[in-house]
Amino acid sequence: MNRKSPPDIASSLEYAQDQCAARGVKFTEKRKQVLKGLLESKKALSAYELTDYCREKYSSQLPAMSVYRILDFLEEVELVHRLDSAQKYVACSHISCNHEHELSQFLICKSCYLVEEISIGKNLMNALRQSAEKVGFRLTNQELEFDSLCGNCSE
Amino acid sequence: MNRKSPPDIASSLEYAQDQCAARGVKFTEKRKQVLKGLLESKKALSAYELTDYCREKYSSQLPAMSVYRILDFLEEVELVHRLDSAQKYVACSHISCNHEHELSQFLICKSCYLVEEISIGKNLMNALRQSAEKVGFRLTNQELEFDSLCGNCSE
DNA sequence: CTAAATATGAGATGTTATATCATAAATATT
DNA sequence: AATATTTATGATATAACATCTCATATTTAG
Repeated sequence: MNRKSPPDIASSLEYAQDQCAARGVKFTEKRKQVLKGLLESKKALSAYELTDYCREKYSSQLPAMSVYRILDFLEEVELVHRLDSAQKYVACSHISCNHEHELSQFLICKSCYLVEEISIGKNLMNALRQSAEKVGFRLTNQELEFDSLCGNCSE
Repeated sequence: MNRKSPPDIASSLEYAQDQCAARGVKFTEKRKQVLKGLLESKKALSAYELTDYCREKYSSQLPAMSVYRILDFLEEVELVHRLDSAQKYVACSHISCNHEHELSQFLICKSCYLVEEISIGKNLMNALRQSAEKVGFRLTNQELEFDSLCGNCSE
């Protein structure tokens, strides 16, 4: 049996709605569709996979350019993360559980693109920052991405 | 004055030559050109930037397809790293100093693509691995990449 | 109600990467 | 040495990811 309560998409979308309202930006129908696509897929998707999703799910015919713009927007308001190493996008996990945003790192299954958002903690992060500073570099992004295999794909 | 001794490209290429010989694979002229391009640039380059380099430097006219194949080859024999997050390639730093290969992490300057190869050490790496295992993921690649700014680009 | 700002559409183009089939060069076999 | 096999490279097409630019629609403000 599945012990994990399934993330409630409807309430995630409500949360997104509220977030946007709080910031004074619009959570339009298109933006909602894109975010919903990511929430439903439960894994990272590329922009073009999202246009496919919208074409199939709605008869939306959302062009790639719009999806990119909308993804930029959703990233801006911290509802979506772009995974640079995979060139894909995921819904922010904190949408589903409604808790405060904290700096997170991403475990990306290289086989199925399931993504787990974790927090490695301040001490580890500081140690990494110091390793960088030792050679004169400054870390600019604490949203680290780790190539991984999820439990299923590991067998 | 520049205190760092400049990496000796000629000896790096010799080292590469030897590595290939030891593995019984060929270090052809084209492969040498590509590696030399990376060594000379001192920063991460895309495959297409490397074709440009070869066209200008030699009148080589190396097609992109060949550059990709050669980069795959050079990665295979551990002379080059692909940086997934930047979609660029760098010469392995151990070529220049001739020491043994150890697992390394990459500090990538997001402004100028200068790359510093460091080792964060086993303890840190283990801590990261454990963070992943806590949620059922297994790290598959310890060559982590960190978005950074180098000393110069930080001002 | 109009003007300004914001959001989306449409098409071209740029960048990174791979698939496929042909050709050239090196190595092995007889 | 002549031929077969393997390895390396060339050439072309196409796919996947991303941005630029200009046009149009929709919303918000004055």
